[in-house]
Amino acid sequence: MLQSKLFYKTDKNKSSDVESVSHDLLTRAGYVDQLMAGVYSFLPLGFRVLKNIEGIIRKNMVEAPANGQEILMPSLTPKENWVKTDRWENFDVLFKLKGAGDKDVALAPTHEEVVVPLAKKIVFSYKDLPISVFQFQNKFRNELRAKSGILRTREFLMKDLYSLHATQEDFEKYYDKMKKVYLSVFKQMGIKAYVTLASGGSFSKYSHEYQMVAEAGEDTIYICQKCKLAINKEIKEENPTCPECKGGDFEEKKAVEVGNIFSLGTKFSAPFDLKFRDKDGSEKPVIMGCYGIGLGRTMGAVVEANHDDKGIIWPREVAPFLAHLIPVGQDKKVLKLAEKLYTDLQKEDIEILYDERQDKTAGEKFADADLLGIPYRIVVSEKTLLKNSVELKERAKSAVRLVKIKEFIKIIKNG
RNA sequence: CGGGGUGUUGUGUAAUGGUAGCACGAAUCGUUUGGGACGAUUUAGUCAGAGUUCGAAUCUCUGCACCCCGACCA
Repeated sequence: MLQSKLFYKTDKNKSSDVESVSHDLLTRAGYVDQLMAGVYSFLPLGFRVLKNIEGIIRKNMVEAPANGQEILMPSLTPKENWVKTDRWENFDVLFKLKGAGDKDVALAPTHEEVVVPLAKKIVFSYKDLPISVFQFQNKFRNELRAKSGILRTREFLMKDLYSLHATQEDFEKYYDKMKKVYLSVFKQMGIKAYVTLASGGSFSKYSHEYQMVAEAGEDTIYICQKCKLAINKEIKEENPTCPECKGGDFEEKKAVEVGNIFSLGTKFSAPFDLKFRDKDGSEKPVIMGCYGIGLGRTMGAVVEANHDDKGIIWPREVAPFLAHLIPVGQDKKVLKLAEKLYTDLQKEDIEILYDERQDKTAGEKFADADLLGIPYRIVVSEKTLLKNSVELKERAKSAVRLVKIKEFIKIIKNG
């Protein structure tokens, strides 16, 4: 991608309105744009990060043991489904609006009210179970107070997976596997997330949160120093020792909740009368679980945990580009080499942002590069050309090294 | 939803009842080019409405918007 053509704009000035680091950096670096409180556009850079996060999640949801099938459910949902589950009046953040013919509809904040009636048309027999479906879809929650940039918004992209089971035992086996899948998903993104035991709230028996340690987080978690399980505040108040290993030494941390998995039991299958016919001919209710990850929030949390005073430092797994190619100076040979490298890198399937702007000085290009936070910076100049090399710098490190032109592609690829 | 704060060119700010100015950005030209270059010219603004006043960015009221604290949070 040519940087001069990229649909974005960096800004030196910190906005006076902005408090959280991720909001400030993502806005200034041109990843996101705020339309209104709690509502954001994702520009090409931000969209690429979002798509990378989505790709990692999708792969893990499709593969065993999750075995999910991807679907897409609507945002507009009828009132009667929410009345059935008693959530039309009791779900505080539900966006309600009037459809044609004065019909009441809701913008879905979650999709049990859609997926359960859907499953009712497909799942009839024990042979149809277990089954898992998932989607990436915008959720709407009319939060009384949106805050911290993209960490808490009113419209946000979420991956939600719903699993349906014939028995509680089968559900629990699946849930335990998903617990590990989730941990692995965040690891694959280059993120350290803690499994956090949480109470289930009013709609489930129990749940686990995935918390990423960051100062800007809204949550406080307590990490057991012995087994590394974390617990949230409610659990801490009920249990003086770790529920897992009975250890008593906890480290208190601020954290951002990036994912959450729930045991739903028959909370939703019951009101919709979602049943199946078992082997012995008896009718039984379907047992359910649900598993969510907030993509935008994950992106914000990554920035909260990975930045310095100059800008963002993306883990390579989610970075919008792998390398940032920057020619310095006006020398024709340098520019020609940069063009060639740009072509070569693309041939090697390396996602590359090429800062070919000729009206910008080196200092400004470097400052932009630091702000954008692409993992590898490749500088070519008269100086490096003399040595048949390029200058390679990792955003996360301060060291700069000269690498032979023939070799640096290999180095970038292998990390 | 309770409380607090703030609204001035695209962005950041100044003007404390009396000429709306500065910096960045953007545009044109020239000189520059390894850590946010320089000169010249240009561009663009008082959130909306009402009121007080000879005169309002400034004071008052209403509305709207955004931010922060709290409460809430599948």
